[in-house]
Amino acid sequence: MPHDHNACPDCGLPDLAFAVHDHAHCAEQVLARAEALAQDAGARMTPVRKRVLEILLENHKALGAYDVLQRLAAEGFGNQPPVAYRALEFLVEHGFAHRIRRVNAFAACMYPGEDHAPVFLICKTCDLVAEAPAAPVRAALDAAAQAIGFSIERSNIEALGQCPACRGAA
Amino acid sequence: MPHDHNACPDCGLPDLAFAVHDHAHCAEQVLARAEALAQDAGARMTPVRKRVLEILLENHKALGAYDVLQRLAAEGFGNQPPVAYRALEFLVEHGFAHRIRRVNAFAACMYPGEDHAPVFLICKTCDLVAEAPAAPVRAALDAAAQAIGFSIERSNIEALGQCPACRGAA
DNA sequence: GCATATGTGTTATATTATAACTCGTCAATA
DNA sequence: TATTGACGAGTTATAATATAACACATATGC
Repeated sequence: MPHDHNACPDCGLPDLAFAVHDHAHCAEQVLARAEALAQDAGARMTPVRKRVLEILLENHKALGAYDVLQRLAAEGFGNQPPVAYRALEFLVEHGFAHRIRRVNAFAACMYPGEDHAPVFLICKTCDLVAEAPAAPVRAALDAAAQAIGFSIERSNIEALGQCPACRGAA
Repeated sequence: MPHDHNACPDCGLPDLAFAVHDHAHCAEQVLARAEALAQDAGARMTPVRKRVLEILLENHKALGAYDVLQRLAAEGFGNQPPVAYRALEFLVEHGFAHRIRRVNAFAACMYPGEDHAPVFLICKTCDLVAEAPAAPVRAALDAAAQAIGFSIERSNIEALGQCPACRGAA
């Protein structure tokens, strides 16, 4: 039985992105899982790719491709857009990162390998992004599609608003 | 009581975008409704704005800002990006059009004035976009957000796939 | 009629994303 | 071991999407 998607896989914290937690620890766990999964899949987690995932994992924010690129360039990797885009594309294809279309940005997947299709809650104040449990939402979406005979291949469900902390501060 | 969101407001056809229907008629109705609503709201449906809505209403596809711009320019309106973007922004703000982020494009709203937050089903084969009934999906999304204390301000729910007709053809 | 707000058009530029080619590395193989 | 072929990374160049800022006209409210 898969564990609760709304909790940290390791420490069990709820609403991972927005809750205070030992982030270094959480990032480390996710990175390790991603590397193991890549290995299993015969995909090569090269230095750039790993570094990009690490960058995304540094916090729970969504970063634009050019933000990532800037970091890479500063660290001696290539400094042209394709370098960042290709690594990000690899991560997304393998489920190690998500593309958040609302903000033209990318965020590390917190539950790699769990074959989920999450909804994203994006705090407009602090920019943090949470992957919320999506099963009921997906079910409703599938039902709506099925009702008119539409077959869904990929979908994105994204919400902009305020996280608990920022709402409290306001 | 509001009528069924999944049916043409006028002719009652289900799954408007994908169903065969008298589109000229459907477009005309929607345009008329939008103009009346703009009037009520004290918003000015100027020639460019009206024309852009007409262009979007010519079919049920999502059009990029530059596609719209090209049409406008050919008809003697301005030919610089802001002309299109501003008209589109106006239409979106007033609920006469929707922005479909997945494809960086805009589509006419088929149910203006009904205060809905629809789900978009985008056929990757024929490019048609349907606004599906969203209430259950929104409810599930709200529940997911509420569970972690996140307050949603705006959200987008978009799915890419195949419409009944294109699936039948394949 | 006058002042103001709003809308249109313009120039210029920012931001996001991809095409196409080159080179190096590594692994499988002859 | 030398060869080849796949893949990845780097580059140049350009495409596609979007906005800032200003000039001018026109509509609206007084």
